Amino acid sequence: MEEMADEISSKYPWQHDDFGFGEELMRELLDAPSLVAGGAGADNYSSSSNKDVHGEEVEREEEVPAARRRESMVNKLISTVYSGPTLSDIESALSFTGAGADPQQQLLDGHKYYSSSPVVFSPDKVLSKMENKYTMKIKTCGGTGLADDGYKWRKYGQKSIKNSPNPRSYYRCTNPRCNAKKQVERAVDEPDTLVVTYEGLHLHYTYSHFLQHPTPAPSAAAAAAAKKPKLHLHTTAPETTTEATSPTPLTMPPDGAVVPAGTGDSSGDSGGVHRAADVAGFLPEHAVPNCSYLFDRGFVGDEDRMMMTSGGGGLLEDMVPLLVRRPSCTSVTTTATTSSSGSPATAPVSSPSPSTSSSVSWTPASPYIDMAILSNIF
DNA sequence: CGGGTTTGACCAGCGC
DNA sequence: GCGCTGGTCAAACCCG
Repeated sequence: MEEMADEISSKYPWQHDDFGFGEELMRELLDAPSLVAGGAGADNYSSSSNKDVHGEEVEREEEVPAARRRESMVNKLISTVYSGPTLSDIESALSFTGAGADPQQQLLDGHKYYSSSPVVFSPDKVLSKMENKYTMKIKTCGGTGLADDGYKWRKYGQKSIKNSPNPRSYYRCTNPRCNAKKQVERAVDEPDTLVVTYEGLHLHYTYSHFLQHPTPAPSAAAAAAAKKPKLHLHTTAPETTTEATSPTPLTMPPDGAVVPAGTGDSSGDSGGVHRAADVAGFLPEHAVPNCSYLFDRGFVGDEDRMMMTSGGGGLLEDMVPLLVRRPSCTSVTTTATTSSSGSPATAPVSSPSPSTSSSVSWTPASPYIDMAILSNIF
């Protein structure tokens, strides 16, 4: 087990160095394989909230059963890596009924979405809460590659910015149901650094998800994946082996329609924080070029991954664009701003189309997640 | 022919 | 009110 930990540490030093995972935590996780192996243990994760992440409530070892403690660690692990919006946000946004009259309070509660008491759905109110911006500085490996974050973007504008030699490109998610946008520009002082500002949430699957699950059925998603070589099916990550695709059918319409996590999760998880199993099951290590994921097989076995895949619904991956995925040649830093604070980028870049970058390279140099993102969301 | 990109025009917000 | 700036629109164009 120790060897495994060392192996992972050497393979993914960023996982604990840059995300703040203590080596102890990592080893503890590795010592608890049943923890991430789905099943009854994994089902308990829904009881924990993201608030654990903020360290507001630290359970003391001697008082907590081992399983509970590991659960807490995994939640911490997940939340440390992923600081973006959660399934709770999406569920709240998608729910037409809810508990209580205040949707925002529902967001805060994070769990009560399907109460018997109907509430008028106020998408504007809920969605406005998610109109957060967060900026990522992506250090490329030189060249013109731009990160493929698993989504398909359509460029709708380009603007030269004052006092900047590089124009800013504006992209919008191609999914008509999705209002996610991003701005890409190149840093002036760092020509190989892209400043990507994300705005809005994706309410659909990533293409990488479909690539990971090429179902035999002639779904639109599979067709799209087949027709879109730009999505980069190549797997160049040296340390990872391309795993056979899971036979698990998609739980979501191939047209990208939203499936509330609560309805798609056969495990009975009613929401709240995402289980480690969910994350691992939907983070294909080859879906994005040169990217592997935090929850590699070092954490989760193949059999377990399949179990998780069937239970997670895949929405989480959709919600975790770049933050969880490990770039292989880029340093990613993230800062969050509110939708009103704006001015995320200090420097521009002429950006090649994200959908056409053929060999994105990411470096695990020093990715970190700014917890301000969470504070802006919750 | 469909989908994506380019690019000039248009619009809104903000400071003076 | 005016000008500047950033963000978006939409027609033209490109490409597979």
